[in-house]
Amino acid sequence: MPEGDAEGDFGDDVEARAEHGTHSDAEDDTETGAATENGTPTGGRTRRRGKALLDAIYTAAVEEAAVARGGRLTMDAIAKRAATARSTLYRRWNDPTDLLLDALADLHPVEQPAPGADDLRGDLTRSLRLMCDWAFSPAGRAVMAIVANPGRDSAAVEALYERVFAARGGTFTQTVLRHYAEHGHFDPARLTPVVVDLGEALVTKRMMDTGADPGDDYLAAIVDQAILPAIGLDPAH
Amino acid sequence: MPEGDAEGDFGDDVEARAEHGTHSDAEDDTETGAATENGTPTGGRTRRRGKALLDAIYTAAVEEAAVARGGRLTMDAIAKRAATARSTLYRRWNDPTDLLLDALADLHPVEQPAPGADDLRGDLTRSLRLMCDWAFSPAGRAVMAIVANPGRDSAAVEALYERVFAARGGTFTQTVLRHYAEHGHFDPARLTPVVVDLGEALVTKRMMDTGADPGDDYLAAIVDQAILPAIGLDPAH
DNA sequence: ATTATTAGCTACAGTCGTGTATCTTAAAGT
DNA sequence: ACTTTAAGATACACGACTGTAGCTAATAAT
Repeated sequence: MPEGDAEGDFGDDVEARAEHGTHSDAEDDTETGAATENGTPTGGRTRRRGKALLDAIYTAAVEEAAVARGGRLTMDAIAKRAATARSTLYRRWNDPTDLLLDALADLHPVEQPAPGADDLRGDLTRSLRLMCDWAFSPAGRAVMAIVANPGRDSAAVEALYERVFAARGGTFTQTVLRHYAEHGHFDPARLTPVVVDLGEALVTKRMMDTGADPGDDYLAAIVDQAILPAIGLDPAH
Repeated sequence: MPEGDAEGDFGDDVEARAEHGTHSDAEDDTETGAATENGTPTGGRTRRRGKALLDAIYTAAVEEAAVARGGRLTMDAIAKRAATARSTLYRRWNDPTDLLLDALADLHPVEQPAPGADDLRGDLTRSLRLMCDWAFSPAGRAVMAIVANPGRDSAAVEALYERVFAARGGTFTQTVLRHYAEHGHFDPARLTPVVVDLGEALVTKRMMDTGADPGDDYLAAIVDQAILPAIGLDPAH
């Protein structure tokens, strides 16, 4: 399973930024007139309503889920990170997972690949790059925390797929593959569930093994060594 | 990402068994002379030493890690599941992760594929079946809980790879692929890190998406649609 | 039988997080 | 300006878990 050295871990960068954010608590804002969690100057005031409050809560939930040690998401931690009261959270959500699902649904849509006309290899590589960038975003990390946990709550996972992924129309690479198959570049019968999942599967596994972005060379290797052969366009032939 | 309905979740079966195990606490054993956690009759006694105690603790740690909701592993839960005192755990380990790593190292080795002479496709499929079976074992689940968590402890992951995986020599499919390449079935230059990781990556992702064993048909599809094309033996050609 | 070791039990003080209740008052609407 | 709404602050009781300490006696060795 392990190849190469771990260059860093999923959570290190976000953790550093998150610590900074957590540091500005309500009292500090009141005294110094500093900006709130989401960067909107509030003239020393701490109360927010409507979208500003929701944004702060959603951002906090996703960031907390992305970095929580032991994969544990708590109302208390979200509230602290959002610089808001727990009672405010409990007025709307029963538990942190409900909140996180709302947050993830709100943070959609994710940027989708925009395939061109005549660069299958390039478009595939770019779509994998998009996937990597998303996967290392707080939202991507939060999703991973939900999906990958063996003790996961199956209802939460189902809700995640219905509310967050259903709007997406499949994998990042699927959009590209379907486009080029429809334009006659290869036999559409090749687009099986296995083939559609290839790119993302390899990227996901690589990230789990190394804890780091796979890098553009590895993405290109995925395209050349796995995806293209699987659709009958093996560069080595 | 989602394909098909979730047939079950990672943790449901083990949880049912685990609940039963947890149910026989120390007092019950003392009163009824029932077997202890690991099935060894102790004539109504609760104290164990040496291997019997370690086995109980290791089994409990791995099972607990495999099912913990919210991904949280605690000394208290392990102690309860092992029907032993926390002080016993703290005498040897500082924290539950140290204990879990010792447990996983002890539970090795995992059964390895035994490739034959002339059935590449069958041997690949069987190796993926082995991987699935391991992945759904408590040890496999516990490993997943460590590796897949975005907020993971990088030191723990490194220790896991060094102490548990280093002894394994690569992926389940790698053993088979290397064997057949050495016997001239295909060009060994095809055995890149991407290709070696293909089978396990697809299985891992499938399990994450569905929460269930992928099934033999899907394993066969992985071999036919992804692995064989990647090594230049595309059945569709 | 005696001795050494340590498992298991219990207690303690402390932290973290939960879920709820209540109050003040900032923010928004009229 | 006045009214309504609900955000934020605070308190409470409780459970889970932590890490430690001390004691009894079961287990293993001699």
